[in-house]
Amino acid sequence: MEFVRVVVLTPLGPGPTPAFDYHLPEPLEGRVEVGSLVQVPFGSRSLYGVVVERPPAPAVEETRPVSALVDPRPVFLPAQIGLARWIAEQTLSPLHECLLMMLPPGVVGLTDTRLELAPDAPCTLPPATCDLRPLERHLVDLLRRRGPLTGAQIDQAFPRSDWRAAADRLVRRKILIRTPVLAPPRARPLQVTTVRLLPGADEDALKGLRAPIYRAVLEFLRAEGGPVDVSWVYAQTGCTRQHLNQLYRRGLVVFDLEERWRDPLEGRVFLPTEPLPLTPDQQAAWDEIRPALAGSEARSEAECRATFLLYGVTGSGKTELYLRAVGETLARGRKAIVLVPEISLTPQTVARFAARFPGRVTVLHSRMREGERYDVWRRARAGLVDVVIGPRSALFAPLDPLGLIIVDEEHDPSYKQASRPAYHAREAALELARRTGAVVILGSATPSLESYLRAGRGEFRLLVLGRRILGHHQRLSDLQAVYGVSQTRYRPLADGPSGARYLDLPPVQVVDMRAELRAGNRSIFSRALQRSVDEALARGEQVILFLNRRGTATHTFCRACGYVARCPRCDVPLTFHSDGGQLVCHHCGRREPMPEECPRCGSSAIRPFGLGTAGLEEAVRERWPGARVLRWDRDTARTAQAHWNILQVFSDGGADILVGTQMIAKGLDLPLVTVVGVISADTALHLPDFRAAERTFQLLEQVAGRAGRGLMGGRVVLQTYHPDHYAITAVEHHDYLGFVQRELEFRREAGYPPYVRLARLLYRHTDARRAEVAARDLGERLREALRRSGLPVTDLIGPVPCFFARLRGYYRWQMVLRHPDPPSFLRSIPIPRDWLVDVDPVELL
DNA sequence: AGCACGCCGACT
DNA sequence: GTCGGCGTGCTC
Repeated sequence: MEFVRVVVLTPLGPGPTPAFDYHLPEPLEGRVEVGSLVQVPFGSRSLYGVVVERPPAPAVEETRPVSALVDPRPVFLPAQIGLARWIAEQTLSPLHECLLMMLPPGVVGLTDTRLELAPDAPCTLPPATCDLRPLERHLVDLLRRRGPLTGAQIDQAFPRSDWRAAADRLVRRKILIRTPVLAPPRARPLQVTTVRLLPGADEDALKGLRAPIYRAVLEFLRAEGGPVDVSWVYAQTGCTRQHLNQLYRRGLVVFDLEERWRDPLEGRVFLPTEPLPLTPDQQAAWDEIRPALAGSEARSEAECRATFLLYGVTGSGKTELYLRAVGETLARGRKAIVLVPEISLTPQTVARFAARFPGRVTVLHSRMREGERYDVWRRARAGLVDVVIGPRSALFAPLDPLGLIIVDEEHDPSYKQASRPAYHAREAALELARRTGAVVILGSATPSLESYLRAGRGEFRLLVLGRRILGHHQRLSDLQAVYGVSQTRYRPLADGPSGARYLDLPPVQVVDMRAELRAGNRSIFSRALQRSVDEALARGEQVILFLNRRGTATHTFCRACGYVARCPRCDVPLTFHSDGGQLVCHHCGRREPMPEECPRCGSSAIRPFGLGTAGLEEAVRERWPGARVLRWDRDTARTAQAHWNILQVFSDGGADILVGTQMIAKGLDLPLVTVVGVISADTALHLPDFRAAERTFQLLEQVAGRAGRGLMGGRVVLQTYHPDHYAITAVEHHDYLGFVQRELEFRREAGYPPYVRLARLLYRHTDARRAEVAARDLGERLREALRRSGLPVTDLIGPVPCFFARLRGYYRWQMVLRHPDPPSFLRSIPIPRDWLVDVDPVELL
């Protein structure tokens, strides 16, 4: 008898997720492996489950049989199950949630219940006097109105309510009937019908058919030679299914059903490219990376050589090294995952990889359609894909054997998932690499303090690309011809044969906006910025203006009484958007009309203050009326296509000034941009978060890197009210190392990461008092646990209301625990399921 | 999560 | 005496 250990994909009690042993019925013997998706009986229900082990003997006396194998091939590689276990442990999440997260949606069907009114239910007719509570009453009414409903439908009807408890009571009293629903997997391969000419088809069979369309169709099929999509035949010949059926009846053609992969890169053409020659800097780094890719066997004794931290200033040629590393990996018969931040999965990035490895690259991200994601995942599982590019979830692409994981912009906070399982893709990548023997390259122009410190400790091998490289002789002279530039800022390269040229990072001019005010300039544009923009426009060059806040204004307030318009659900100031004239909540998206008078005192002196990108755009048009202005933020670009369009227009020279939020900061190569203006460098500097300075530095350095990537050089004007802040001065001098030293010192003294580890415990409830009570309750128990383990109770901060004390109607309380090993400590304390535990949080707001 | 089982108070 | 409230524990 064969046995399998199964993790059922449903919430169970708190604590570590148990696994259950089943035996295989005869028809499934030999067909189920570790990683298989199965359906199993569980109590009175039937559930989906994942086989995580194949024990020689079951842990219990009696086992029940697996009911079905849902997918003939395993949905997880063994290393992925190990990774899921690790994520579950590290994030204190149930294992089934981690497993489910790693699969594209639709592979596992939904498990739900269906509720309906019992036909002979006692006393449910209004105005029944029996003792139904309000919520029970509502539930009964809902079901009477709409008939049987699933849990998901009721969730929609009663969002955020505790209707399940009410349903429980009603089921016990036999007023409702509950039936389990196990939906089949949603995702299915795309089947297309094809038609082909039968060999030896005799056109005499057309006798009696006069329409010339039949001959045209046969002619077309003969020219195509093989099976053709029927839809293509319709489109090319103008025929219909009836025509084809007629031909089929007469024995001239046959139909086939073909499975078709949906491809996110379909229709995109990439001109194949060859590896570029390396600069000496790149060569030195490559000489370290290449041997590590040679084989995992040789690496085990010196593990630090398998993880690289590639610190390369913007434009220093990191991507070329990624491409080389991927190429080397493929040449050795292994596969690669390339992680990029959410926001920078631009066509530019994808194109570089797709052009170098034609037909072997694909992308995977959550904005793709379900069928597309499913197919990419299946193609990867079938071994038909060698390189997957995508944001954090692309890490879970089933590539085997995996030889390389690249984490580009490794400092980027979007690698951390905010909801459960709150995992960090960089850390998960390192763990997956440990389990597969893959090499990891972490790349950044501003490495996270965590990674920098680990490199210093020898955990990672530090590689430095300190100089900006813009191109090679050939490309540069091409560009010179195109743009008519004679003088360049490039320095010829003395120490190498490769023909590369280096360029200085753009000079950064810090402008003290307090001094501007004292000098009588009340504009949002400093004199230095105005001058720079004037000059750039006069020369026909492009300008980027960066402001990290959307909208027209930041807040709306009454000058008579001080009233500030706030979102009733989020308790944050509403942002005025002049397009539509509405107040918008940037947290929940709620919109309301701009009040004409103050709702509190009735004064008409209520109006928007502060500045967002839309307001900046208006100001730019006013100050530079002749310039063509383009705005790029979440309001002007809601879809991937819209992003692409804006980028395309700007890089084709269709606009002079690009106004935008941090979207414009990531990895764009815009050679015509010579001036980058940061309207306010301070927006994130004073948030109550210990990473505020690091965030500010990384973002500004990133933005500054957009300037002067072309032949004309460039400059950055950085407007601030804190010109002496070390994050600002570090950007001024492009001094990453100086910043890191200063910031590490602060972190060490204040007891913050990377010197200690934190865990954030977040509780949310629609009722303010219940949120506070629950928070204080767990707070007491945590303090008690700290006392018992002899740890200082001061290592628990809170419970306190969060900085964003209310979002989307939820009151938010949090605690922050400082502990050398938060997961192991927290595992010893039962934490109610409705808490969000975030180990190593990236933000505490 | 769902569903048994089992123990206490108010009714036919 | 039973029905139905709710707390506890189990699901291979």
